[in-house]
Amino acid sequence: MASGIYEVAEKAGVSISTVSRVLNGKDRVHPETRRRIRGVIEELDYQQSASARALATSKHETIGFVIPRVNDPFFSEIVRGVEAAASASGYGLLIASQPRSESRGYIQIFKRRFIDALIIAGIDVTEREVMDIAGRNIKVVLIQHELGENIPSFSADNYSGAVALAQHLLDHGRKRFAYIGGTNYTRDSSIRLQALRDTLGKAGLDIPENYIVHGDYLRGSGRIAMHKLLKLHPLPDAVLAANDQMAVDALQAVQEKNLRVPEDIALTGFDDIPLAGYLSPALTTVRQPTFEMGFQAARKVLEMITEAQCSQDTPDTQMVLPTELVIRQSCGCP
Amino acid sequence: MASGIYEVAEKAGVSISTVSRVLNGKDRVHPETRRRIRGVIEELDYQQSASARALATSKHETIGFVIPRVNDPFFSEIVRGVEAAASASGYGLLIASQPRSESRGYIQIFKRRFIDALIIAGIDVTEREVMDIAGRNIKVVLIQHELGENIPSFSADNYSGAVALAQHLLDHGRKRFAYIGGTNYTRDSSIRLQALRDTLGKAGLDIPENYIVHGDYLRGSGRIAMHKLLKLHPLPDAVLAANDQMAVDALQAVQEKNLRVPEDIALTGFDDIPLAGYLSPALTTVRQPTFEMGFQAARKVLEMITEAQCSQDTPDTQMVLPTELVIRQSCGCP
DNA sequence: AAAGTTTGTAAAAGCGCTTTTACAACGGGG
DNA sequence: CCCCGTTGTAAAAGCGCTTTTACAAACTTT
Repeated sequence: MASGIYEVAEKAGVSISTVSRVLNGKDRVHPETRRRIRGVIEELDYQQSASARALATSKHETIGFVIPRVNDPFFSEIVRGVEAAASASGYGLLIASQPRSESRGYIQIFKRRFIDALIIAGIDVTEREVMDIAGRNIKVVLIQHELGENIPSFSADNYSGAVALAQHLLDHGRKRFAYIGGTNYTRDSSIRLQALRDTLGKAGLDIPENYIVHGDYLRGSGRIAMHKLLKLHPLPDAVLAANDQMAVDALQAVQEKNLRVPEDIALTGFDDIPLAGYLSPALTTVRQPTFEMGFQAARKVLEMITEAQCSQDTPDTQMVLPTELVIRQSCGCP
Repeated sequence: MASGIYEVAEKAGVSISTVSRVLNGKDRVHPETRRRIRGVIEELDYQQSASARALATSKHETIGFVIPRVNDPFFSEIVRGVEAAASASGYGLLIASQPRSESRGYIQIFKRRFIDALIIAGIDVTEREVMDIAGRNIKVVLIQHELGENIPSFSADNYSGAVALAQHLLDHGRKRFAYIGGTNYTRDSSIRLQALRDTLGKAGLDIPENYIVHGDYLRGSGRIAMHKLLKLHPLPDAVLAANDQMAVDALQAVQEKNLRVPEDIALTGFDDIPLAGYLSPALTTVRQPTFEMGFQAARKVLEMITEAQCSQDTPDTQMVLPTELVIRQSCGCP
């Protein structure tokens, strides 16, 4: 059986190159011929083969995207941003959601490129890995992770966000701070901790080592972490969690012990996931521009793809998007 | 420049067909030759071109997936299931997240198949549309929607879930029921409403038309809907929302009016999204096997893909997975 | 009216693989 | 020692497109 485009060509009584020209909106086709071919395409409900096209043009109109967890509200909002930008440009989105530990395998697979670009979010890749992919003419941008200047990245201003949070808690007169970190030494988590320390330092305060505990950002881990903190004497009067999910669990842990938030312990999160606003007390947190990061990152790769075609180098971007302190009740505000 | 496989062949001093044979794990290759080629592949860090391979084999090892919203906790959990099954088989996942109204365009695009199969979740497609895609040798399965027998589908048992919910509320002695539906006449929403009506009917009760209002499943719409209900006399004493998100908003609306849940009004949701358990009062709802639906649907398409290769027809599946009543406090239980 | 330009189309050469076919080299049974 | 079945490899024909090249036909110019 003749392949799709041949059928069309035959039925329209032209050669396949003419069909190809109308398919790709090129000129040098007689309007009448064009109309006829369009008709046949319609009639046969002909659809181009994406792979044949990709092979011939080496453009895939697809961008790859790696994240630790699709179903995490923080990341799924980033996905939404990426998807919005991608689909607005007619690009498809090939998603791999893999725990950090396994995501390397996926990155490996992506090298076999079905994709024109790869967005990596929330994964601590190394510069070598990125270069390896980029060397294959796949554009790479990072979200929530930064590497050398030659690799575009989009992150939230974690430091300032954490400073604002710490300062706000300080303004409430809190003195004994504790911190529930993310997976041992994730970049973000350490930045936030550093911000906290710096801010406390300026106020002449300190955060003792045993007031720093670690969860894994996931559901459930905040509870365990908080239980550890609740065994301390004196109890902390302000607990900052590295993300909202852990804060939420921590809140439950506190309430289980019949302590009150914010009266006994002020508690804050990070991210501003939808859940944060629905709790009682509602969670004071730092809003991250998740959708925005995804959207802008996707715009960026799209731009890189098209600019590459004009063989101009884009000035590289290391974008840090602003975060915003979201004051609710868990900090002690009315 | 010679293409990838040529380079490898040349460097190993064999022909490309031999390289291809080792790449595809075929026999008829001398162990020694195989080892040598493997070495060269390693050395050159050669990666096959996915599109060339797809063109030659017409297998893409990619499954398409259409959902209304990636960032919705209900759907993102389905995504997780699909992704888990897909990546376990080395398949990629091409996701399109589009509001119902626009998803048709995406389905259209998927016909140009970069994909071997398409999973459609939470979208009321017609049989014609599905057949149109399936006719292109793209396997299709549906999640949370049912069509003819020849189209496999995976849904949750909405009817039983809603019955259990209604019955439970009846057991609490509630009499004046109200319902907050999803987008006007979504399949799911109507099934749940029907279940509610049937159950009330058996108890000799009824649900008046003006006690049925509609939201759109999205954040915010439950509040508006609940405000409408709160203007009724007499007030309903049990409100069932068609999903948790609307229930959550409804809860806020009730509390804003200084009414109490569950004392004044019992309130229930549907889905059991993570948020449901964190509210106060925690939301009584119906757990849907979201991950499971996604996982099984993906397994099914994968199976269809491989069975098609042996050209055997799979007996088609219309799977209805069980739902589970999750009793918390918003219904009136302690 | 001759020469040059533009316009519409066809033919053919890839894109980077897989797969089929062909065939040489090698062993083993009679 | 000849015939035949194996086994290892190469050559070649696609897969369904895009794109370049070539060229005839139809218009311009002077």
